[in-house]
Amino acid sequence: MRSATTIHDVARRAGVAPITVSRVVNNSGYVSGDVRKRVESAVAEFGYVPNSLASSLRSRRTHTVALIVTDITNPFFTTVARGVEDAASDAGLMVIVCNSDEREDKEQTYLRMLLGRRVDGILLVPARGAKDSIRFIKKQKTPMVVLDRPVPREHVDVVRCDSEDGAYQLGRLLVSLGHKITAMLSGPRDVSISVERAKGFRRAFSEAHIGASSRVYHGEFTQESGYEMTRKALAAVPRPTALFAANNFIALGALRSLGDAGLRVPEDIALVGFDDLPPALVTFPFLTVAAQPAYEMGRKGVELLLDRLNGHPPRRFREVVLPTELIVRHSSGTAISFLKEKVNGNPKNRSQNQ
Amino acid sequence: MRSATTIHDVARRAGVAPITVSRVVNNSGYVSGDVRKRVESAVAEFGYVPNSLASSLRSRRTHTVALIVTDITNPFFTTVARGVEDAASDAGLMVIVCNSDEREDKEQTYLRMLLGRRVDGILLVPARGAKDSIRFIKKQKTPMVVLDRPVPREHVDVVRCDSEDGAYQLGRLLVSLGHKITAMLSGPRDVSISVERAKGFRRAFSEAHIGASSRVYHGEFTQESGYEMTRKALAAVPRPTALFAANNFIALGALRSLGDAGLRVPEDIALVGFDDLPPALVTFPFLTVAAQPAYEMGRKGVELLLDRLNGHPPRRFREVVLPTELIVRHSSGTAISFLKEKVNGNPKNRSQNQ
DNA sequence: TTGTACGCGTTATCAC
DNA sequence: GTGATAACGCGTACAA
Repeated sequence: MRSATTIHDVARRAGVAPITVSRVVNNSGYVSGDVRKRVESAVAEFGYVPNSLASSLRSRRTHTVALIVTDITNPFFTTVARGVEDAASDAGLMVIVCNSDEREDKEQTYLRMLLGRRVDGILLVPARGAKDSIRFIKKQKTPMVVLDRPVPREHVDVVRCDSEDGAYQLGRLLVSLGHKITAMLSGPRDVSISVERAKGFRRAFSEAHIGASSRVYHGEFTQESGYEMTRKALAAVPRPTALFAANNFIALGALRSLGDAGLRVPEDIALVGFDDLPPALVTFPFLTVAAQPAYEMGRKGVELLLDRLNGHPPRRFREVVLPTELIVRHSSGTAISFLKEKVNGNPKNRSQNQ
Repeated sequence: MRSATTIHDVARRAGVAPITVSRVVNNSGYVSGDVRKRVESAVAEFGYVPNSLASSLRSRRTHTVALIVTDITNPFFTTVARGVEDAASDAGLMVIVCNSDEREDKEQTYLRMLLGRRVDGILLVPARGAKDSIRFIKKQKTPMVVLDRPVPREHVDVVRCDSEDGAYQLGRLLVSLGHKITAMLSGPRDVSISVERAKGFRRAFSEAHIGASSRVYHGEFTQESGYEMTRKALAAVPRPTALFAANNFIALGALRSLGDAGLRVPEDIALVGFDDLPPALVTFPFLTVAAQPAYEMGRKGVELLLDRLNGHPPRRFREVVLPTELIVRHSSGTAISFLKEKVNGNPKNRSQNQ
């Protein structure tokens, strides 16, 4: 089969020892100009590409980190991945992205693969319960950072958003617009952010001391699930006057469901959600959302990871909580122009977040 | 630093030789039930994860293929990636996805990394001119398949769509709707599909023997570029009555640009494009497009690659050309209901492709 | 400035 | 059925 040229081939051709080739290729140690030239031309001639398997085996460094997300088709995670990619690239690291599909078994399978490949570190968005996976990784002593979702009672670095507060802000917005009957279209029960967001949303209403009712529907973080949950929510009596979608895909499903039900947004019913959609994908920005700094989350995650990779392990585990940004658009309904100024601050900020 | 348990640790604990552990773990060779049990419990006790670097170094197989695309944020390539992922997964292969950003230098950098890691095969969507990269890969004797874009005069397997025909069909549609002045918003000049699509589009008009004019604008395959090209196209005299966007992002940019210019689609100007958007991202399917079977392209690419990986190298290089599907929606304008039946066939097909 | 010896963790090969 | 030995390709430690 394939038998690529090795450092020995190059060494023989250049009339030197393998280690000298290594020094030239890696710019380590002293090599005279003459020898360097001979080696370089031999490298070029053979198209020699060093075998990083061997190198990693020896050096115990793969210069690779892994990112496991729960839905790679979701622009939110795509953006996280870009943040990870950019930060890792700056540090000379390659990134392997895996998609767990919100399933623990797939997550475990990928973890086995990645740990087998001896990746230098792992960034994990845990599917469902996270404990088994976290313990598994820690048992291999591989540095890790959990992204996006809080993991109570586990000793691990975490970078996440303030879901509770983001949901609270959306709730307050709806309160201020006079809504009393609302419904939340949430993700799986056993995913922490589903719970956090429900909590924050409810707090806004309970604080307001208005006899409001908010029903919570649990499903998946998908458009299909959003569609179905919306159908159920609309069947409730009394019908909610506003919906809160726990993520962007649920919101899109809700939007379509409402359209199919002949309801106009926001005239007939208001809709707010979590996670903004990237400008490239949206023709007419319309949804009022609590936007998470996805790109920053990715970057920050790598930052924490690097501290451990480079032998600066902080003694304590850290939890970085990033703020969400409330972006008020049309889907939340009346009094928009007033609220825009009040809640969102400088109008210039808005244009970046269509 | 980290020092994971090795096959020797497990072997010692189980009172056997390392090779026996290997046999148990990999289900290769005969191992008695008794020994197997002892080994398995030792594996569990240590949480032993075999080092695939060492394994690959010895066996010359990484069970990994690489996919390099030009824009991972584009749903088209996300879908291709899923096709690749699924097919590879079926064959017990892992996939590493890299994003060249349509830049040759990034493509080369990733290629070095991947070849260094001795991936078993490479699926490449070539950025710009593809020749250097293809030769580089072939020099390492790594099996490869080119996706999405034809590469003339290179000896390599290719899986792509019939861009020329897809563009031709869109052109014919516009001809049949009476358009004579059109503009094409295309990608970079040096990307083959840009040229192919322009050719097919023009052919539709030249065949019709109507004194039609179609101007071609070259830019990037991005929403921003689509926006700008549309501005330029609208400034032309006489103004085009229909636009053809060479991919989905260009179409979205055009849509926004037209909106900003106060033009309604399709009442004031028609718009057709290449590549459909996934249902999950689109609330109201609206664009008339030539849809490419992205998922199939990914799967088929892996299929060709596997033939070479598994030692069934076909003697000739193959080129698989997949058909595009014309999906007529509102953005192309009048006479839709008639055309839907005629061009798109069974209405049931449409609902899958919102 | 260059080279030798050895080890990283695993498996191919051959022996028992 | 199981084991000993060597080799995969490279880099560290030390020597010259």
